[in-house]
Amino acid sequence: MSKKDEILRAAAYLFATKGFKEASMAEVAAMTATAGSNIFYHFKTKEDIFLAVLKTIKDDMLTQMESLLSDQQFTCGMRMIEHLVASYLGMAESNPNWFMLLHRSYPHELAAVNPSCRESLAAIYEGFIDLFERAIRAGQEDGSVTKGSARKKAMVVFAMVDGVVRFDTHHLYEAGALYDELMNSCQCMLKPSA
Amino acid sequence: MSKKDEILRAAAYLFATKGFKEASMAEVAAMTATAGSNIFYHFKTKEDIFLAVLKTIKDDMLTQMESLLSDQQFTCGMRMIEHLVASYLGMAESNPNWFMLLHRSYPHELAAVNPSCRESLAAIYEGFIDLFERAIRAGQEDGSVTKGSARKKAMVVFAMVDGVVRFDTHHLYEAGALYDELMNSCQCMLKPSA
DNA sequence: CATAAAACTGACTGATCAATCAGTCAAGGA
DNA sequence: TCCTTGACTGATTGATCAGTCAGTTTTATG
Repeated sequence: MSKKDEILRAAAYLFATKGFKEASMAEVAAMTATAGSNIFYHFKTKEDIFLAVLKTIKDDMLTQMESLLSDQQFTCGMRMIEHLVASYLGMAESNPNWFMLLHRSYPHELAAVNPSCRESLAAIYEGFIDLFERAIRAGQEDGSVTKGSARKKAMVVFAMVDGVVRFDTHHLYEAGALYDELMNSCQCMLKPSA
Repeated sequence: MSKKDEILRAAAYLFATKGFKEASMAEVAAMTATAGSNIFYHFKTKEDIFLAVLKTIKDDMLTQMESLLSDQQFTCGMRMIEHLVASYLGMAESNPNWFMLLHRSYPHELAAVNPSCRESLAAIYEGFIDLFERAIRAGQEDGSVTKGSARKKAMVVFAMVDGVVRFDTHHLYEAGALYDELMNSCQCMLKPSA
């Protein structure tokens, strides 16, 4: 792995666990066993590093998202949705730093003034919501999901699932303990009303 | 209003809109038309100000929460839940700074090492979740809500509602536009399955 | 009015940290 | 061997900012 990638990895970890302002370049330098000044040979500014980190997270997430619905067959749309919810929780468990970073305010505030940041963030959120929306539409066609705006339903489901993940991020409650309840709620709110 | 309260108000605004590290005491001083040093006559450290801010928010929130279920009669538990969801959205709309502050990572990270912060945060979250839990229990008794762990159901509902509020905070989507869908999802996931 | 306490101020300090820069070092090609 | 180029470094700078302190002003009280 190149030094540049090492720096990115270290910065990703520190930005996620400590926050943008709280993480110092000196720490990144220490973690990568390099001089602080070398970081600015590879990157122009601290913010540039953050943008690069966010972009790699976005790329990695999109790659994982792609395989979520394409890898297998589903008996109906509802099964797709269950799979997505489980996958989201799984992704959050195996990549906690991604979600710690996304659950911080900094990226959202930077997005308001920085197009590159805005694009990465939007791609991630739209990616997930699109997945849920696709699954809901499929379910509406095969009759396993109730009618209504698929987009809005997708957003509410996403809000719920991400809300539970956030309980984990903020150490309020273990997400796994809510798994069954979450999945059940998801089914109830989407299934046709008998 | 005393200078001390003015400082608290200004700090509350800045901590909410900019974040703890990003808000400087010089700004607080400017907003309250006082010298920077005077702030440290009223408070020992910046962190103390944050704790005081969080405590007043907690107190104000708990006061509002108390009146939520006691002010009126409900025909059934499900109506209570609907009322709580609507009230939560209303509270977020009329006090956006409260939720901006709570949706930041800083308070949760400080809570890990500071008992006062931990108490305030826990009181707020437990307060809300207790309200939902009470409503769900009431609904389970009168038959308007399905059986199962009231606590877990309350947490999932809270995660969903707060997740939607967060869309607002982070400028991802207007919460009001999801109101109907949110309320409907809430009803579907809690009502007995026919 | 006198006086003490409370409120407030301006100048300063020490620490932190992103960013710069002039220069060193190592690898590879001619 | 020399030279070029990219990777890397140490020393430094300038800005920011929480917090201090010695001293002044305001307010309340007897």
